[in-house]
Amino acid sequence: MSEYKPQDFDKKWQGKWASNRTFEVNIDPARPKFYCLEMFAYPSGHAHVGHVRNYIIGDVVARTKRMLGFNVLHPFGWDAFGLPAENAAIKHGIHPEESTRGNISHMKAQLQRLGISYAWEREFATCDSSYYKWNQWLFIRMFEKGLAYRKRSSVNWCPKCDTVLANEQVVEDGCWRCGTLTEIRDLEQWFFRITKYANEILEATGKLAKWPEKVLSMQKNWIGRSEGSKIKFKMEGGLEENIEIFTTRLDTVFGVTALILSPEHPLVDRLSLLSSDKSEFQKKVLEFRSQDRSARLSGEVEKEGFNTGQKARNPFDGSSVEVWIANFVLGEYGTGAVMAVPAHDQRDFEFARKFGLPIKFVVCPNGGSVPTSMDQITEASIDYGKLVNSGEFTELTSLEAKKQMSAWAQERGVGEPSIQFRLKDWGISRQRYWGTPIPMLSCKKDGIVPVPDSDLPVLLPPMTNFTGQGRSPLSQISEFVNTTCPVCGGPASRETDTMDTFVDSSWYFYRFADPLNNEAPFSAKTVKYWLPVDFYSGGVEHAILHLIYSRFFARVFRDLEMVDHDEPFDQLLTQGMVLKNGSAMSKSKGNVIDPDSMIQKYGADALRLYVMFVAPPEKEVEWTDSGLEGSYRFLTRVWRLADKWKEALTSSGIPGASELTDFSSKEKTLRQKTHDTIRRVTVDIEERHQFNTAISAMMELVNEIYSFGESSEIDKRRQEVENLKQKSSIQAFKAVTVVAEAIEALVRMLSPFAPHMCEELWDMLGKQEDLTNAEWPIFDEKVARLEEFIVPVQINGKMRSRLTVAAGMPEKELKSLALKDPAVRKHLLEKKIVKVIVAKGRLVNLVTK
RNA sequence: GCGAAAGUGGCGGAAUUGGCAGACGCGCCGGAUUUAGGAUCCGGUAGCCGAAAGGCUAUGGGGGUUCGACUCCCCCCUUUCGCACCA
Repeated sequence: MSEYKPQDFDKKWQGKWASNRTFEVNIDPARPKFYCLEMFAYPSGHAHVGHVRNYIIGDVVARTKRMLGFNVLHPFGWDAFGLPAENAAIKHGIHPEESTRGNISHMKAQLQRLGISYAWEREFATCDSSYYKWNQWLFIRMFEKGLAYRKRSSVNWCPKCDTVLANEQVVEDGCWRCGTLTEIRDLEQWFFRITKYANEILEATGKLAKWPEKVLSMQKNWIGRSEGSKIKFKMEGGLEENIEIFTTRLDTVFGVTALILSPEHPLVDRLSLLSSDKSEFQKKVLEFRSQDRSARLSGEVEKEGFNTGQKARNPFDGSSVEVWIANFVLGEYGTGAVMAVPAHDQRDFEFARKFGLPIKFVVCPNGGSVPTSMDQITEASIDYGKLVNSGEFTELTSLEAKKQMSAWAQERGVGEPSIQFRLKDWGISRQRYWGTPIPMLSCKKDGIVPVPDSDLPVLLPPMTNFTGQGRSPLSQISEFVNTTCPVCGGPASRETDTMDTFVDSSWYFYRFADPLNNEAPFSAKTVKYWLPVDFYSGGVEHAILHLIYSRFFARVFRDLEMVDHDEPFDQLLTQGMVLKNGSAMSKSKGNVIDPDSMIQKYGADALRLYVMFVAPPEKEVEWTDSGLEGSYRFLTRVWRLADKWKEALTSSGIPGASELTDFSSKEKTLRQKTHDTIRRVTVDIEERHQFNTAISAMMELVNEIYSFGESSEIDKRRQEVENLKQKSSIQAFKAVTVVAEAIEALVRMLSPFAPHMCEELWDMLGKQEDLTNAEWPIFDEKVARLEEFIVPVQINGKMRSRLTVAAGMPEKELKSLALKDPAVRKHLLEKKIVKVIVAKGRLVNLVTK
C-alpha cells in the first residue's frame, strides 16, 4: 500500500519536464497547431490564487490539446515596465531593473511549482532591450505611415508628485499615489492614430464569434460610433466665421433656439474679445475649463453657461439664435459645439429652463400631440415622430426628414453627413523612466526626426537617483538628451518621454512566435504558422484597453504587410476573480491566499483541481479551504484506486477491452460509464470550457469504479489475476480489463488537471510512453450506448412512474407498457386518456380528462 | 439614467435540443472499521404532511405559450458588472 504524497513527486516531474524540454515546440507543418495563451503577468512580486487561476485554465486547455494531437504553443512572459516598480524605486531606492528581475524570478518559480506547461525557452520581459527595441522600430514605422504623431493636448498632472498621470491613474479626481487633486495641463504628446481603424475595429466585432458578448458590447460602447450630420451656422455681425455643429437629430433643426460652444472651442478666445466684459468672460471660461474634466469624473455637475452676446443664423429657417458657452459641452467630441433643441433634448431642456432660452416644439411623437404651451412640459420629448413647424419638411417622419434635410444642406454647402466616434487617439507619452524610450530626436534645423533603425535600440540609460521630482526623469540625464542629428549632424536632443506600457502588451503575443529574432520583431513565416492565438484567457479588466489596442496593432502589422490576418485572438475567455471574504485579494486588504503554502500542504494538483472544480471559469468564486480539501480527497481516492489495482493491471497477458466480447452486465455498465465519461470530459474541456462539469464527470466514473471493484465477486477476480498472472480465467481477465480501461482513460483525462499525480500513476501502471504527449482516450460510441433506459411516465406532466426498457423500443410498445404499469393505472382510475405523448424514447406523458 | 448578465437546497454549483430539477463536491447526520481520535469505506441529506407506502409544494415574484417550462414570451423585484452630459 502506498500513500498519496504529492510532496514526494511534484518536484521530480517538474524537473523531468524541464530537462526533457517537454513543452518546447517547433514549427511542424504536418501537424495542426494550437496557440494557447494567458495574458502575461505584471511582475508585482507574488502571484496569488486569483492570478494563478488564469494560468491553470490555460494549462488545462494546452495539455488537453497536446494529447489531442495538436502542436501546442504555450508561452509565458512578463509585462515588466510600469509605474509600480518606479514608485518603489522612489520610495525605497531600489532600482526598477533590480526589483523587477527579482520579482520575475520569484513568480516564475511559483508558476513552475504549479507545473504549468510553459515553453519557458520563449520567455522574455518587455524591459529586455531585445524586446523594446522592436517597440521603437515599430514606433518609427508608424511615424512614417502617419500613425504616430505629435500634438498638444491636456493631461492629468499631479502637483505634489510633479508628474503626469495616465487617465487610469487618476482615481476620483486625485492622484492614485498621494491623493492630491489633479490638474489639467497642456503638453506636447505622442499619439497613435487608432481612430483611423475605429470603424473597421467596430465592424469586425461581428466576426468575433468566440468572444464573450460582454466584451464585445463593452468595446462597441467604447468606440461609440454615431451617425449624424455636421451643419454650419453662419455668425452674424462680429465674426465672419461659421460655427459647425454635429447632431444626430437633424430632424429637430427647426427647434434650435441657441448654439452652445464648449469652453475649449477654438472660437472662444476670439469671441471673448468681442465681449462687453472681457475679464468676466475669460474668468468663466477658465473656470469651466478647469472644472470640466473633474466634473465628468465625479458624475453630476450643475449645468452652467453664459451668453456670448453674439448670434448665428440657422441655415434652414434663417432664424437668428444666440451663441452660448457652457460647461456640459465637450471640446473633444464632434465639433466641440452643439445646437440646442430644448424641446427634444433633455440636456438642452434643462439648460433652457435654467437660463430662460426659448423652447420650440418641432417633432410630434407618434400618438402624441403638440403641447399648447411650453410652460406645461416637464421634460424633453426625445422620441421620433412627425415633424411640425418645420417649413417644407413639415409632415415628414423623423427618419425621412433626416435624409431629406441632410441632402438639402449638402446641396447648399451648409452641411454634410458625418460619423463621429467616442474613441479618441491613443496618447502614449509618459513622463516616466521605467518604460520604452520614444526613439525620436528634435533638431533645430530638421525638426522632429526618428532615430535611424541602425541606432536602435535607444537604451534606457542607467539612473541612480529616483526622486519623483521634475518631469520626465530622462530629461535630467544630459548624456542621454544631448545627441547629434542623423540628418544634418548638428546638435539634437532626444525625446525624454517613454511609451505607455500598453504598447508593450499590444503585440507581445507575436513575439512569442519568434522570440529570439534579431532582424525583425518576428518573421512572417513563424507568425503565419502560429498566429492567430487560438485560445486567449485573462481578466475582464482588459476588455477595452489591451484588447482594443491589440486589435489595432494587428491591423497596423497587416498594413505593414507583416501579418496576413486582421484579428489576433480567435477565442477569448475572461476568467472571474477569486474572492476571499467577499472581496478581491489584495495585499492591503490582507486577504491574499498564497499558492505556495497550499502547494506545500496539499500539492500542486489539489490546488489546480480545486480552482477548476469550484465553478465555471468566467464566474467569480469565493475561496474555501474545505473545497480544496475536497479536491485533495478526490485525488487520494484516485490514488488508492490505482494502488489497489496496480498489481492486477500490470500483470502480463491482459487483453484490451476491445478484443473481448460477452461482458457481464456489471462490466458492460462500467465500460458504458467509461466511454460516456470520455465523451463528456472531452466536450466539456474542448468545446464548452466547463471544467467543473468535466471534473464531476470523472468523479462519477471514480465512484463507479469503486462500486464495481468493491463487490466481492470482482475482488476475487482481481486477486486471481494478481496471484496467477497469465494463468487466470477468462472471467478474471475480463473484470480486470474493464477496470484497466476505466483507470487508464481516467488517468489520461485527469492529467491536464493533475499532471504530477497522473505522471506518477502512469509510471506506477508500468507505462513507458510519455503521458504529456500520450493520446487522449478514444471514445467508442457503441460502448457508450446504453442498452437499457429508464423512461419516466408522466400523467398530465406529473411524474408517476419509471419504466426500465430496452434501448430502441418502438413507441407503440412503450405506450402499452406505460398503460400496463400498476403505478400508472392507479392514477388512471375513472379518467379518460385524451392524448399520449412519447418523446423519442425519453419520456411518456399521458394526458387525461 | 442607459446597457448587459445573473437570480436553483445550509453552501459552491449541475440540468447538452422544451422532456425524471438539485449531477458532482462542501457541510451536516447515521452506520462499519478503530482502544480512542483521525483517516477510510458505505448510506442518508430541498421543504411540508405521513408510521410507512405515498402525496403535496418548490428553480426571485406575477402572468402567458405548451401535453410538458429552470429553459421560450410579457410585466415586476433584487444583485452584479460596464457606461454615464458623446449632442
